[in-house]
Amino acid sequence: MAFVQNKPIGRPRGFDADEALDRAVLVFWAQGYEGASLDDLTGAMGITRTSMYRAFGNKDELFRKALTRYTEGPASYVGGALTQPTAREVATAFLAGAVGTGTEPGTPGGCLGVQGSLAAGESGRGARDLLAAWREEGVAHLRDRFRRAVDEGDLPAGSDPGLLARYLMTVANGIAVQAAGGATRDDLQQVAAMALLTWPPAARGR
Amino acid sequence: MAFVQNKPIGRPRGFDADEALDRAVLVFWAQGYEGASLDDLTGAMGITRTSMYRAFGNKDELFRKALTRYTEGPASYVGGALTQPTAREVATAFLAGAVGTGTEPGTPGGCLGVQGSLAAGESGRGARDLLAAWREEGVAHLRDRFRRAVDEGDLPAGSDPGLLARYLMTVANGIAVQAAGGATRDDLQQVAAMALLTWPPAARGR
DNA sequence: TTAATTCGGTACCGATCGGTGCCGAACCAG
DNA sequence: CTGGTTCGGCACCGATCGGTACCGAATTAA
Repeated sequence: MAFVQNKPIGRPRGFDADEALDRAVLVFWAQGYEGASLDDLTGAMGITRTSMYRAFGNKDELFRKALTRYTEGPASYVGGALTQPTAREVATAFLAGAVGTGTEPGTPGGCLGVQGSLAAGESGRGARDLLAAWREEGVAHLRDRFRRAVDEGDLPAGSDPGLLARYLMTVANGIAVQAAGGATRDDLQQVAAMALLTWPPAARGR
Repeated sequence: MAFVQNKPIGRPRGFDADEALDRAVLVFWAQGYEGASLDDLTGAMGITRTSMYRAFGNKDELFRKALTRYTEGPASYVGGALTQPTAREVATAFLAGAVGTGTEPGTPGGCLGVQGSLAAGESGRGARDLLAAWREEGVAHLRDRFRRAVDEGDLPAGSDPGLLARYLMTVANGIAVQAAGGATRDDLQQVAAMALLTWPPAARGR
């Protein structure tokens, strides 16, 4: 959009871009990148193809923006978990969030970052790689947080922050697959609790 | 195919159907149901569209047969794990198999049963539901095996076979997602080992 | 040989894919 | 008002989708 003195010129947009993006998130979440056609997307967003292209660029960019919106919305539990005071609470909140968002009524089961695109043909490679990087970024954030926990004595000195991070992400991804397949929230909460039984005790009795 | 006195009549097939199916498995595994086009499939199988339709029916049936072949081939570790003498060995073999097959060089990373179709548009619903059922079947087999383990005193009397089964499948699915994203075999072996730390001790000191 | 059957290749089907050209409508600055 | 800009709707693009009609080639039974 072009601006003159911080004010947009030309005909104003006839729809709320954020609201439309939220609808797109749900479609990508439920049907994956390749499985979501432009007709599916624009139909759910309530706008025409032309409006979508003007506002979001193309399907790839729409997916990127949808993933960002998903990260700030349904997947905000990740950022929330990272701010917990202890490593154990980080881990507990992370898995609880994965179960909660993955089995939230009214939204697709599972996680957009997993089922959005795991395997894809030529046209979906970009989305697939984007999501793989997204998951790795999550692992990196957890790992950094657990490094700090080791430094603070919140985790035993011998702990492997990278392993703990990948372990949690692996369980969370498995929870997403299970949720996409229809596993119940109760079942997955029990699974999450079981996965946390191995969590190392606090080093300094915290 | 029509037969007369146990012998096929008409022109004989010019390719090995099992070999072609193996190639199709690799394509579905790497690209998913919707991401694998008929040109991709027949190109890899080395046959024409017509031959594929004649030998396998259509894309859906080809996928079904590919899944069966995958179950008997790369995923045969599941059946192998179920025959282990103790519940702990079942669990260990199951996760080791998930890591091994998911990170086997020369084959796509991850698991066909997971990435073949987690989320899909209209045309991929059949494949998605088929795979969800396939995974649930795996859970059921594990659960039955662990029920027996409880009966045999191989697991503590208070154990929940259903929870143990879903826990293992969840971790295995997470391993598949991680492998599809490029996680290394070493990393995932450590994750699998960590997941097994929670495994209940044998009830009668086995 | 003749009849019956299946195989495999070509060429095609209608439908859908992601993406775009065009043009009137709606807004701004002057 | 005029000129400039963006928006949104329609119609359309070439490419690809899964699937098939047709026909000669290859085989068996008789």
